Amino acid sequence: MPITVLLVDDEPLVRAGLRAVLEAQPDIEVVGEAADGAAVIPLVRRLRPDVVAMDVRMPLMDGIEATRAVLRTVEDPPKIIVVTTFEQDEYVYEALRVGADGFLLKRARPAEIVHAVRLVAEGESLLFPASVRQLAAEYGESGGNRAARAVLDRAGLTGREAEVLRLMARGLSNAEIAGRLVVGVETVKSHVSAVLTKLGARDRTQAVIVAYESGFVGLG
Amino acid sequence: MPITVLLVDDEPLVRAGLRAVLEAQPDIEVVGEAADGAAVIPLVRRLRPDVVAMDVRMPLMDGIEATRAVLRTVEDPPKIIVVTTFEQDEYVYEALRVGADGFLLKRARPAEIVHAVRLVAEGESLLFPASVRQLAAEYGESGGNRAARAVLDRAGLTGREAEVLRLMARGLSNAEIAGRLVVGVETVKSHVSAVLTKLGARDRTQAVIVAYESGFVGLG
DNA sequence: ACCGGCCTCCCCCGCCCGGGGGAGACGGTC
DNA sequence: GACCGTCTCCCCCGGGCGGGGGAGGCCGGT
Repeated sequence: MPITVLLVDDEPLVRAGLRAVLEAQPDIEVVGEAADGAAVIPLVRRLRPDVVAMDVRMPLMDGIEATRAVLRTVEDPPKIIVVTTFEQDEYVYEALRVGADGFLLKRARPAEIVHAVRLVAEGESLLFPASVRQLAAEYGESGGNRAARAVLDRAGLTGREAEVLRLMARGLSNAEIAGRLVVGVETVKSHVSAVLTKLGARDRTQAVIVAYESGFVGLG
Repeated sequence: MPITVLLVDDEPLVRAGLRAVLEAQPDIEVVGEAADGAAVIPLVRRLRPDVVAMDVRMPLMDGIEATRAVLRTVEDPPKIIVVTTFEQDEYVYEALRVGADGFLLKRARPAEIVHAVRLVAEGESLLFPASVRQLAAEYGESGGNRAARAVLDRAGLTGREAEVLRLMARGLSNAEIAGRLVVGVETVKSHVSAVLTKLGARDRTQAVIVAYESGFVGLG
């Protein structure tokens, strides 16, 4: 039984491209298309796709709102991949925050697109593909701090949360972080929870992975 | 009250160098020296240092054996930093495996040495400093696989354990890894435990950090 | 003066994680 | 055949982790 996909994008050309790429795969089937987020919910209810490839920027209801709406109102919701053109992806972390399972660049190679669909269909999240790293690289590999700050800005981490994330990425436990920052463990737990939510991570391990992949912490 | 340090190295020159560097710090005090691992245990019992800086290569009893002996026979044992010249550090992971709290290159800059002593004295482990990365880099940055394999060989991970570590470094839970490898969760837990022990990591987060820092998993 | 963001701490609770042990099956080695 | 390493699964158990809420204080902006 193939992986069923619903395409949501206001540009017919993009939909056609995605369809061509995905339908070339024997195990993937495009079961529907929508031109705006507002049309997504009834379609999801009717078609019950495994995966929704959702554009972020659409006229009536954007991908963020649509993602949130689907996840809130549909039970046993599909996996949602947010598709972005990357130049205007202030929405990337927004999307992860509202519960998207991954994101994808429109300029991605076909093999990557197929790969992404299969991965999220398997239930694995795609939180940190090339996109985030490119985001970091965009700000110049020399300005590591600037890049990290850029990533941070998107995630909306506060100063304290960023500090906690750095210590998490050094392998410290909540108690150790509390000791280091001279605050209570409960406080650290609050910050950690905030970090996990904002990064779209399920646990501290995933958060640390995001920290590395985004260049927030480096290999220096 | 200052951090007390015991130096263990067969070369008087190295001991003198370490002493000079450490004693220059107001909060660090060198309380003793030994020329061989065999002399360490009584000294530790008598002096009760906070930190032992232990050379790996020594005539009668090497640093690995001495580390193991101290940690097994002394109660409330000191933190142990293994000092290596790096060319012959097949012992690095050996050391971490028997319970050392960190390692240090003899060629490290004074500030780094001081930093390392303070860190382990604070109870933080220094599992993945420059050493491991240099180890990886030594094998050529082009041959990423070769480098990863080299690190792995030192850690002594089996094929299955390496596989599990890779999945851990992608943020998967034990249950998800079990599903992926089509084995029981109990099996995965066994492998994870083995990985943690061999890498000297306390939890999966630290293991993933080691994986990144060693180049075992990359930022590609 | 009010509001909102941030930091701080608190409660309860379920669960995954990791340690400690043990054990059987297989394959290769000596 | 005996041995060892690997992979597989099992038990018990404590503790850290993370979710869900709530709440108070501080500061800066309106």
